[in-house]
Amino acid sequence: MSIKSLQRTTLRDQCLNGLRSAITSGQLPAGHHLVETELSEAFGVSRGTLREAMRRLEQEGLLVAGPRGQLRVREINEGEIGHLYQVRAALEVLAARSLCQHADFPDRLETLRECLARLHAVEGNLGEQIEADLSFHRTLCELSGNSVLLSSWLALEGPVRVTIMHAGIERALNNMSSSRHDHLLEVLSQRDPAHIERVLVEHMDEAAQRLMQAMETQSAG
Amino acid sequence: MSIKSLQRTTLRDQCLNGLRSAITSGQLPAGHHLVETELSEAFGVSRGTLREAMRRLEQEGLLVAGPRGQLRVREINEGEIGHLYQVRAALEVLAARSLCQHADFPDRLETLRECLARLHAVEGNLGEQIEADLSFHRTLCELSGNSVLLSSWLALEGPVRVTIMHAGIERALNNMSSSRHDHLLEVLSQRDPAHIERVLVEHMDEAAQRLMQAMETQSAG
DNA sequence: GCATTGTAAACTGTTAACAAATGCATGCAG
DNA sequence: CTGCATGCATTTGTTAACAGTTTACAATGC
Repeated sequence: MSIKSLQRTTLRDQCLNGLRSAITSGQLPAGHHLVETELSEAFGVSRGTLREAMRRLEQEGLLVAGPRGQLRVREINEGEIGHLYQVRAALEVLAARSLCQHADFPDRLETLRECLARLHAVEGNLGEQIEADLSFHRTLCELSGNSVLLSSWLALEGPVRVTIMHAGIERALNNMSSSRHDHLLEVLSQRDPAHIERVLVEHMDEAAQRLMQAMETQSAG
Repeated sequence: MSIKSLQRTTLRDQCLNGLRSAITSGQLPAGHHLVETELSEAFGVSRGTLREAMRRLEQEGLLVAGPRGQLRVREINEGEIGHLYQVRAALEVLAARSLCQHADFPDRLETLRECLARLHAVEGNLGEQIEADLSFHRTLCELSGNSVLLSSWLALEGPVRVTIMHAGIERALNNMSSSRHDHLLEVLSQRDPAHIERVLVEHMDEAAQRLMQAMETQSAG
């Protein structure tokens, strides 16, 4: 019999995860004012516990503080989308570069191939496709072996998810086609840093462009 | 008579700043266990207020949580120093690239020149030199106009400061000579992205190497 | 009507107290 | 002396309550 080390989960962390998924799933729309008393009651915890969770989300960039400390769900404007994806590109290029330098490059590439397979498998399922896409890119950062790089990327994941929700899932999905990622992995497997950089930057630029266009047509309609 | 809108400062933010400077100044050594009751008493605030500040420092990467939620000042090992400076390099390269694309490039360069002048002015003063060095690089990110880039860089600033303190101020100062930054700015002024990238990456690699050596000799001695 | 002043409701900032868990020390039995 | 159990001290998790501020709205006076 296998004894799983059972994890003690604090209420604070449960609030954190609950709130995060509520925000990144669009359940709490951008700009929405989070009232502590409402939320603490909804989660069934005290305000103090909830506030600690909110402080973290604030720093994660999912919440922004108003004049009197009121926290609202962050709104992402077009300019920030561009910035966001430029930084993502820079980080993932570094990840890819680092990956190339590892002795067991082929093994690590194999892990990425599995992520890609999953992306293929869930094609069409809205929610799953987002997860698989982000998972692919997150795995790239993990495989780099650079822990600082990974945590920097993770700090971007929240805002990225908010952007996707804000721009509309259907539109965002265009960025997550498995074919685009097939290309990415193919280039990656050539282990040519300069080439990878070019393609990755292009990949991110395209993604940002589409998301920005989605938001334009949204506000226009 | 002029009435200035007076700024309200919360105890939480004061704790945050106080704790952060205590850590980054080395007053609280790496690995030190922070006891909530001690600190709250020292600051003269309640535990709840202090805890909110600590949650932010935790996410800033200045504190790490132990098994039972005990928070300790983060210890940075050699490997992480390398990772840290690789990510810094990637971000600052992006900043420099963005800078080059701005129409008012010369104006922004001038701001950087002022930062450099300050670095020259405080040469020899330990504490001031660290501030001036970080200020130079931070300004580079600000001038990029990319807010996401800036906040990613700021998330790295804490750990960088801890590293500097951990490696020893005197050793770290070798990285902050004004001459090295003279060179950086000179290359920057040529507005050649590829060249800048090469020099910036080299700049960061050297810095990381020295800090890592400093830690080696430290642990050996 | 319009401006000003009370007034109440809604929230956040902050605190103090209670509960649970962990680690340590004391003391006892073998 | 070893091993173990018990109780105590320490520390974090969590809660409820209090205090101060802002906002909206009604009341008052001109």
